Amino acid sequence: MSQSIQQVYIVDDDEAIRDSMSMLLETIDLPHQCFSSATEFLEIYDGTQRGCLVVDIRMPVMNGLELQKNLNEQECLLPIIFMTGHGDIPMAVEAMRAGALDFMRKPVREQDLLDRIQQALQHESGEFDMHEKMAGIRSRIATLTPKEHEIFDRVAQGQANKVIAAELGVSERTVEVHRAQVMKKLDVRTLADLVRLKLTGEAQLSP
Amino acid sequence: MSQSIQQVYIVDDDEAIRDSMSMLLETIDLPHQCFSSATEFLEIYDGTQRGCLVVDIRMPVMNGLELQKNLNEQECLLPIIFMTGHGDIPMAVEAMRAGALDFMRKPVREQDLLDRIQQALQHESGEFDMHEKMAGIRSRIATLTPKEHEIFDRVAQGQANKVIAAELGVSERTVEVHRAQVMKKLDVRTLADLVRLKLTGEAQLSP
DNA sequence: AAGCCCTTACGTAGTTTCCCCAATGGATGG
DNA sequence: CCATCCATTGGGGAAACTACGTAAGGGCTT
Repeated sequence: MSQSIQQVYIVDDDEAIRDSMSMLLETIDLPHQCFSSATEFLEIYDGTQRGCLVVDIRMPVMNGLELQKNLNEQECLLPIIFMTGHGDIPMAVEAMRAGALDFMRKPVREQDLLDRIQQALQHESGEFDMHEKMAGIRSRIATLTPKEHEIFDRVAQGQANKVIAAELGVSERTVEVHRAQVMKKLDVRTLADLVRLKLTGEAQLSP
Repeated sequence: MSQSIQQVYIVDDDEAIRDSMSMLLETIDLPHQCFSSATEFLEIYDGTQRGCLVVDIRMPVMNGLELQKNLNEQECLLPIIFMTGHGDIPMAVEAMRAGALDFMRKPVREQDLLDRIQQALQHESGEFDMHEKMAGIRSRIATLTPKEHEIFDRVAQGQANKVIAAELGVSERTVEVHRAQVMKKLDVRTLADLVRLKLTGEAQLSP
């Protein structure tokens, strides 16, 4: 599933920073891409990107926090590492509350940054896999017809076929047919799998 | 289950701060308790406390971050709001990474602090309920005998009784007996409930 | 010896799964 | 407009799985 490759997306209006960052990442052969503004990154961002962001806080037009907010609204999963020359505590707190992975002051020790980036990539990998899994489950659930979905919910809650049939005012046979169809569409063989699948599909990624 | 009452635990070595905080909380009739050091709080802390902490970062002997670390190791659920006169960004970042709810600079606007405290109490309430629920489930699971636990796992994974019997080298009847005992001990009637209970018991509180 | 755990059997009843079949109604496409 | 697909509904019956009551033997610890 992980067709796309993890990259480090550097967003900083200071060309010198971008260049030095770029060189640093090349020393360890880490794919990366530079952007001179938040908007420039947002233009290419479409939700398919993998990896992490290294973002300067203070930038013209749209600053780092605004970029973060924008991405969060898009349910972006890319971890963000902030870099700042002049950030203050409220800014750092806001960034962290909004899910930033770190908030580092320039100048940054190169090894510290690389460590954080590796950590971010690893974290994103896990989140991405989980997100893929959940998206797959949800898309399979989406193929259920309304009746199938209704029966899916009730079966997963543990209702017996006869109960479902009585409450929906149909024959047990009908419930059986739908139930079997649900199992087939969701590609599960046991009720236990069905319940697990439902719970996984309803789960939330940690905020 | 919520026998104990939520309180605000104030930890600050500055008596003036403690007093003013205490007065502030009295204006809205919020139960609270003051401590002049981290160790003083740790002495009374036994895991039964409910509410939240308002902690000064800079304190002699044990500072706020060390207190947080200590409490985290005890799997303490109390949200922590840090107060600081002289904190720096790395400190704020570390505190937030370690799960702090906020990191506020003194002097703090009273209303801001009260808002955060209310938010913290609400958050703790939810976490506590979830923790209680999970603890209840785990204690019930703990009453299972080894064989029952084994069969519990397999049943929750969707294995049929005959499969379990074959793999364990016992008769189906034996599995049935254990299975019924498991359902009784865990107080569930359907397989769906059993699976849900197992997943809930295995869940982690969001770090 | 008492108590708990693990084990098993017989029989009955209820539930689910899967095979065959078929009819209705709505949507889609030629 | 008709043909076709598909969702929905339903029947019968066989096979498998599960539930439960009753009863009972062996092993283990206290």
